[in-house]
Amino acid sequence: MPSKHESISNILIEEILDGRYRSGERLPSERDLSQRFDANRGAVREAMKRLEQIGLASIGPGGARTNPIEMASLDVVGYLMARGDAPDVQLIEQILSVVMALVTTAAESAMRVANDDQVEQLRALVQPLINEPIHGEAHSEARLALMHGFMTIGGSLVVQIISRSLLEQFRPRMESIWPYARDEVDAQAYVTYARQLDQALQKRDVPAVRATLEALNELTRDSVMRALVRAETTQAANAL
Amino acid sequence: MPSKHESISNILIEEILDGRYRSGERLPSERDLSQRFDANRGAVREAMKRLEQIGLASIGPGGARTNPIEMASLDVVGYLMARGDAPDVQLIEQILSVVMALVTTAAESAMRVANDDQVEQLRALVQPLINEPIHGEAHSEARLALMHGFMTIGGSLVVQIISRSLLEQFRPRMESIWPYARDEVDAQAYVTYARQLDQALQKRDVPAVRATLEALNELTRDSVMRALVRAETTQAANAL
DNA sequence: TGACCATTGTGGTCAGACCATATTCCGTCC
DNA sequence: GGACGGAATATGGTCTGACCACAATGGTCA
Repeated sequence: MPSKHESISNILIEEILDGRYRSGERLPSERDLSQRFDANRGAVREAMKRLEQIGLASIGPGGARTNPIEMASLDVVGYLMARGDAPDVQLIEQILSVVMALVTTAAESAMRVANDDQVEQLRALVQPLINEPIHGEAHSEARLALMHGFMTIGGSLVVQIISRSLLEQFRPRMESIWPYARDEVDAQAYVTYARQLDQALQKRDVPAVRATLEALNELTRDSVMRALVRAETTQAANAL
Repeated sequence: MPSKHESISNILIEEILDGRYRSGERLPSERDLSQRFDANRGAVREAMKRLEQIGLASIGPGGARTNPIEMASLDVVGYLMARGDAPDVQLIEQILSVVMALVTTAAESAMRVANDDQVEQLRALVQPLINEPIHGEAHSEARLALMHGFMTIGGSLVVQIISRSLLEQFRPRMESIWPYARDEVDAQAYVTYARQLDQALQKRDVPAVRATLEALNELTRDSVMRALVRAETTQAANAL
């Protein structure tokens, strides 16, 4: 059961994201809102504080005004994704692209700083992708673990934070998609690339690591996107 | 003049970032803090709310506990950078790397979706980097404008938000560095790459765009990092 | 020793109030 | 009629003091 100010802020966020207030327009006053939500002004105030922190509104003397969405914080993507019944395909593609780009840069810096032990750790993380039979969720876990490994050893706090934020908001929305992802992974190609990645790691061949990682990334992105589309069409069919 | 809850949250954030509370440790209660800061509990509460939204603390019934930094939100890097007198070199390098990677991906998608007019817009943004004499701040403005152009046309909201957040926290810390950056830019190489970028844009040659962008990015990063180090040593010398 | 329960502390919410300032509106003056 | 200035109003920021549900704590009892 969400607390009151949470409910309020969720509703307000939803309304702003729905475009019910034009950008720059003044939001209702805290007193009005407290009346509308049958809540104390303090609770409304905390909700507004959340809006401000997310970057959807600027609140100051004279009133609170909405901000254009580009000015918002990274946290909005969670709310953007939670809107509607189906995940927004474009948004998910954007998230995947960003995470993959970050993993690649993390991998490059990881190869620069890693000692032999750490390279072995990374290779160990690649193994499951080579050996185990591919089945949706476990395979995805292995991929995530590998990404996490690169980011940890890469040592960039900024990369870690961004990726974690994005994946945190991404994963729950993917739960409903797993069933459709099963048959969409090109298992053969995946194993091939994973082998190449393993060898590139062993040789500490940075360009090769980067290239194979990018290939793997495109493979996963394509499969996720295909699964998404397939889930959407199936659900649309079921709705009839 | 910052409002009271802002002052309070700033102090608490500073303390957490300084490591004065071990990760997972319970923070003082709102009542204790309100006494310590000679403030109302409501003000303290709003400050705590900020801590929670930044991701530095989890607050719930029974008390508030600190979170490990990796769990924090992207907004912490601003506070991390504001700590101490000199900007953290590693942190700035991480920020630059991320922004550059994102600009590259934005550029790739931009080339995929841009119409002829938009390509011309981008080329127009490259022009200042080719023609004008290079001098620190204006040159940097031109680079930022170009990055912004790629991101806008690229159309990825996620990329835009992350880059804007990072640059927002990055720019003010760089103000003090400009004097040292003047002589650190390899003007000749920069113009050469800019020309190549212009041609690659004209031909819509995606790999070439990406390659030249990466080259430009490395040039900028190196010059910024050199300027940083130089500023640091100079300040250290002045301190004696 | 381990399970159970009352006490205490905590965050969440509420009501009503005061202040400084931004906004708004209206009357005055040009 | 329109521009300007000042008063009335609305708003956010802060404060006081209180109540509730629940988690943490510590002691008691089997």
